[in-house]
Amino acid sequence: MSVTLKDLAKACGVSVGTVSRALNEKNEVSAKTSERIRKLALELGYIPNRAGRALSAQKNVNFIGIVLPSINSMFFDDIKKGIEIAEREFKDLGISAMLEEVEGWGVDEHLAAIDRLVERGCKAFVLCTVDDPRIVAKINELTEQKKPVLLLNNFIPEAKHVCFVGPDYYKSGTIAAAMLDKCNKGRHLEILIVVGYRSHYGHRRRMEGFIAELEKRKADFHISEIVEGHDRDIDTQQATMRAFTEHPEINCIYMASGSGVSGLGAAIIADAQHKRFVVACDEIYTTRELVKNDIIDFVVCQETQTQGYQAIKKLHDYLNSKFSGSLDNYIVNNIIKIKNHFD
Amino acid sequence: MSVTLKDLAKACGVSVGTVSRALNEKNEVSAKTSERIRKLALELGYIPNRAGRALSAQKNVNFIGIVLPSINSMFFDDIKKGIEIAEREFKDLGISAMLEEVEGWGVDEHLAAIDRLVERGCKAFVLCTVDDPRIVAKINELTEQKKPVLLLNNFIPEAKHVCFVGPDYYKSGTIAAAMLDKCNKGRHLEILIVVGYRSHYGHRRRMEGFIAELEKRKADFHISEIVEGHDRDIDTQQATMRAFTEHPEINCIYMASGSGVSGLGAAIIADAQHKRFVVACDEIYTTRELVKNDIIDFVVCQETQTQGYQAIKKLHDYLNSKFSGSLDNYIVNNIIKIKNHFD
DNA sequence: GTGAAAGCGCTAACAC
DNA sequence: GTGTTAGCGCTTTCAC
Repeated sequence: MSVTLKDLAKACGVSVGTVSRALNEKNEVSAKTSERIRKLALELGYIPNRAGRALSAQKNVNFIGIVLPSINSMFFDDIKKGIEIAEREFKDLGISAMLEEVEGWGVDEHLAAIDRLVERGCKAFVLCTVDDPRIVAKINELTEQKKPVLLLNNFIPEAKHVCFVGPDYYKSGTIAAAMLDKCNKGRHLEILIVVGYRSHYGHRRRMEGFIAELEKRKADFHISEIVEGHDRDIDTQQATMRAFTEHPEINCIYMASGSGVSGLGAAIIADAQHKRFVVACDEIYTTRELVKNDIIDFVVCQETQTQGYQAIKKLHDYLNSKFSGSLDNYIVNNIIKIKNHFD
Repeated sequence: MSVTLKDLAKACGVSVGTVSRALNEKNEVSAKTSERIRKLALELGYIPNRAGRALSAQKNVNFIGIVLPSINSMFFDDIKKGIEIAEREFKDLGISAMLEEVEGWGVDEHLAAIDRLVERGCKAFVLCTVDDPRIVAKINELTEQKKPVLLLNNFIPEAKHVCFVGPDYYKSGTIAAAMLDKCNKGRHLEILIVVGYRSHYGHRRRMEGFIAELEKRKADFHISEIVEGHDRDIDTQQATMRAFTEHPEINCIYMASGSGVSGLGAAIIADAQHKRFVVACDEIYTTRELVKNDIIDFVVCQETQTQGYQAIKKLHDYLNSKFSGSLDNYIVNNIIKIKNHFD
């Protein structure tokens, strides 16, 4: 079979213990031997055996700490489901997850949640958090301490992370635009864009992609207005209704935020005499219902369950690979869903 | 931690060996003790530890035999990729795959391939094969011998299998129709349907779903013709070109087969003065190129890589779970892809 | 800084 | 039919 620690030890003329220590970067091994061992390991194509490792180290469970702003937000339901599946699956390979749920995107709450996870002994982190200097500093501090950080769903450019798992927001926008254009050929598009916050990275990127694609396609369009719904149903409904009264000519809507969609639906239903073409993002229960009832024409989804699953899996891979620098990002697909998908 | 074999043994007042044998259905254990052990295992919630098992049994690798009609068919490229990924991933958990590739759907070839895998000692099977009485008999025979059979991509109702991994063809058809309708509102649709074989289960189901959905939507449509391309480029091109001459009024095309798409593309390019709306199935290199070049409007795909991966993973799960009856089927999504997905 | 050895959960070979 | 035990690959004490 494959080359084992014992093979390596024999080849190097040292004991298995030393090889193990060298490969695990315990710095109890002389730099010289360590170097030699690592080189030989590479040459012989040594790949650690997960089963052996898991079995041996199973009293030293690897705790993965997770922070999600998931309180009162249905968007995270499927992400959590994916995490649970992965946790069950990797349990007997020495992985265990600790979830800290917070409400909203407050920096202090997020920092506190991370600290709690650190205190509880987590060795690796999955963070769905906000792009803020203090958060970035905290993440970089974890990375310094050899505690790998995986960014989930929300990318933070300056934070030193080992991997990003999430969507391509810009592409999501272009796909929404392309579909809108395809379904409304030859028609003038008077568009209302609804976002949570203009400043939100994902929402902004979606808008950019959306508009860029419409221009690229030379669509006959005009953006009537861009309104903010603050990811809340009531705000979204009010803003949308106001836009409808001020711009009755609006004949299509791009909802670039997954949250607040219930409010959008309410506004559309309230103004049912105008038939409008509606494109939304992200699949949550409400969105599904609105699609089923022909309020929303289609949704551009982002494989949320896969994101949760892959986050844990990637860290499991990372923790089990020696010579580990960083991992490939996992960018989920932009999945177009229509009514038929939900039958 | 979790309850182990040793715990169970203690609780039952027998040795670990006996417990292991009882749970593994080696019938060297008295029916009574076996019964008692199994009951207690269930009560205590015993879950076998994959790591321990893999490590112990690693000279007894579980060989999974795979039959794919993949010779000269690009459709299976991604399925094979998924299989390879899974194989790498589950290697150190005691799984190994043996692939028998055949050309086409000949019953004799398929039977021979299965037999070769049996001879080479495979303990479980992934079959992408054809619905034929002799094949069904062979599959049922394997199942009798406690060799689990997983059906991949092509469902065979009467064959006793432990799990099906593949698409929902009917739904694929309804989605194609819905998209066609959505993008051509108010227009009369004069439709050409292209299949590989009318008799092919998947192609037939797609057609049925396609037509049913158009009717349900009260679309203004007419099926000009249904042609067979025998999953080959040349046949497909010739049949399509003939249909174009005989029915110049055709303004949209539903390609219900993934193979032969290159011939379809050639026919469309050759008759470029007619602008037609084209919906295709399955993502292979050629299809991607045709979408990129605006020859095909969109494709309804079926997550082929996932199918390959999940087939192996499901059997790994099965082989590692005691008390194993059968598994849940894994039905992949029908993924709508447009040009933007391939940028 | 390094070697020797115990032990993680499980299976299979060998006793009895 | 059942108990005992070696050993799978690895990490981690405990010696030295």
